Amino acid sequence: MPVSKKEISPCPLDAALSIVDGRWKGTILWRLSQQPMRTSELRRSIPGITERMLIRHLQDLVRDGIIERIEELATPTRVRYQLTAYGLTLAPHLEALCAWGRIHLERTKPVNQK
Amino acid sequence: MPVSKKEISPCPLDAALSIVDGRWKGTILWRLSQQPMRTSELRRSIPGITERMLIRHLQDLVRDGIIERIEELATPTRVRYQLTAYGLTLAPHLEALCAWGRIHLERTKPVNQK
DNA sequence: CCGGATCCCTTCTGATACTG
DNA sequence: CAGTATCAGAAGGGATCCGG
Repeated sequence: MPVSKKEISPCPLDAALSIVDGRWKGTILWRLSQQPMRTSELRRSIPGITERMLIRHLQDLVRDGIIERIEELATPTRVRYQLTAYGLTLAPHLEALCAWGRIHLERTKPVNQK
Repeated sequence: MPVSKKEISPCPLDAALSIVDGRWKGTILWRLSQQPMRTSELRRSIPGITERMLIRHLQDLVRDGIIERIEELATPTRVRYQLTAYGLTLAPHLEALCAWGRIHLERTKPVNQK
């Protein structure tokens, strides 16, 4: 039987990484860690993402307990997504990685284009 | 043109995550952050990994400057992999994520099996 | 506005055999 | 032991149309 998908590894690092595994999850969490946002706001703030992937990733994160879906009663359905208390325990680590990533981008981009 | 692969996102978090993107990279870095290891040692210490993926991921990490390949002169080729100085700047963050992952595993496993 | 359902192509991975 | 080459299957992701 193949190791289908992101099966739980004995390595806790993989367990953590599996949470943010997905083309846009990093960006989504980045946004949501700054402030709660509505679905359409998220979509607009992430150029290039398709509706399909946005929803899919949001559902994954909800399932994993990192974010929660708040349905505001209104004429056209309005939904807000925000970090859960649990998600807030993860956020600082992502923020640290984010800071490292900034340095990494500096380090790799100097090959300057244009 | 599709957003092929892990194209650099404006989001630095994604930039960092792209480094550890790959089925076994988390585990590999986990091992190597504990101690330098030879290729065959790594393979043996990671059940389920294929030679192909091990080499592939190692090469990715070398290319990204996270680990380095040290060739020890010997009869049968002996190679050792270890974190670079740059890789050491990333390690602490991965370790933090790892700690979080441990908690996460505790949180999700209680569904107990067996 | 929010989300589901298809179709399809690309990439990732696993299995295996082979070279130095 | 370290690494390459090829093949095939599985998963991820994009485009698009449909419905509440």
